[in-house]
Amino acid sequence: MLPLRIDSANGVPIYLQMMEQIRYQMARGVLRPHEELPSVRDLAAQYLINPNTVARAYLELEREGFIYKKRGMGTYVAERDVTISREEKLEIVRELLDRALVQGVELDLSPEEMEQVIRERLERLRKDN
Amino acid sequence: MLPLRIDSANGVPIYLQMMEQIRYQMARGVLRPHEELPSVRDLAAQYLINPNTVARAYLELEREGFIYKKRGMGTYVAERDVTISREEKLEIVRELLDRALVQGVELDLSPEEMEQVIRERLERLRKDN
DNA sequence: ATTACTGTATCGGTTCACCCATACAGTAAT
DNA sequence: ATTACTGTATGGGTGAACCGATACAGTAAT
Repeated sequence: MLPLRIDSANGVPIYLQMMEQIRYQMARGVLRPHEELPSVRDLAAQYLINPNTVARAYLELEREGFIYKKRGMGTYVAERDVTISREEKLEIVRELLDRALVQGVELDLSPEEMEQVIRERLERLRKDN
Repeated sequence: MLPLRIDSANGVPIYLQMMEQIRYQMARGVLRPHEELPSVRDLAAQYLINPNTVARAYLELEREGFIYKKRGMGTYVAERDVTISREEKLEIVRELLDRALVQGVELDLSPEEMEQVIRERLERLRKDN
């Protein structure tokens, strides 16, 4: 039944909301490899949106390697991230991390403050798991 | 003479390019508090863009508290960031930081790897200063 | 008041993102 | 072949971001 929270009046594009939540479900193991996803029409009808919008979410997810499609058959969850190498993952995180750190420097925060904030957030992250 | 590198065919909005570089000059102390900035027309003529585009950059910078304007007189560099409180700064960094950390979790990186990457980037940051 | 400089307001054009309605095309069971 | 489901392609509408041409408005020296 794939539960999604779609808010059309949110400013955040619908297809991005779908992508994020589907990726999340996959990360949590709710969606498992080779499992079939709802058809574009089913999802569209369920959430009162256009089939093309669902198709777009699926298209992007396919490009990112998260799902694969069989034309005329359906859409399926891909194997776990085989497409993204460890180094690529690290690169993604590095980039986001640098943005935060550079921002901190530009805001004139001291290295000690930065480190404290980092610890604080890491701690919070551990508690969530 | 305020040297800027403006690339109109860059995809990045001109006014954002200007804002970023002006903020940078201020952070580096090249532009000092209460110093007068070039008029919107001067900058526009110099970089072959529309005065309104410069005005927009100035407007946004004013809203952010980086500069102030005297109508009919000119535009000036504001005092250093008195408008942004320490807590607000921390909040900005926290948000960016969380984005990086959450991304790391979704990419299935272990806490140890995350911490290692963080140390690596912090180290690199120190060397730059 | 005039002049010559400031920033500002208004309107229009272009481009793009997002979304939809609708029609096209592939697959498989009947 | 028909039916009933898949995903896909095409064209259009809406709104927003961006930028420019042009005219308006404030300031200060002449």
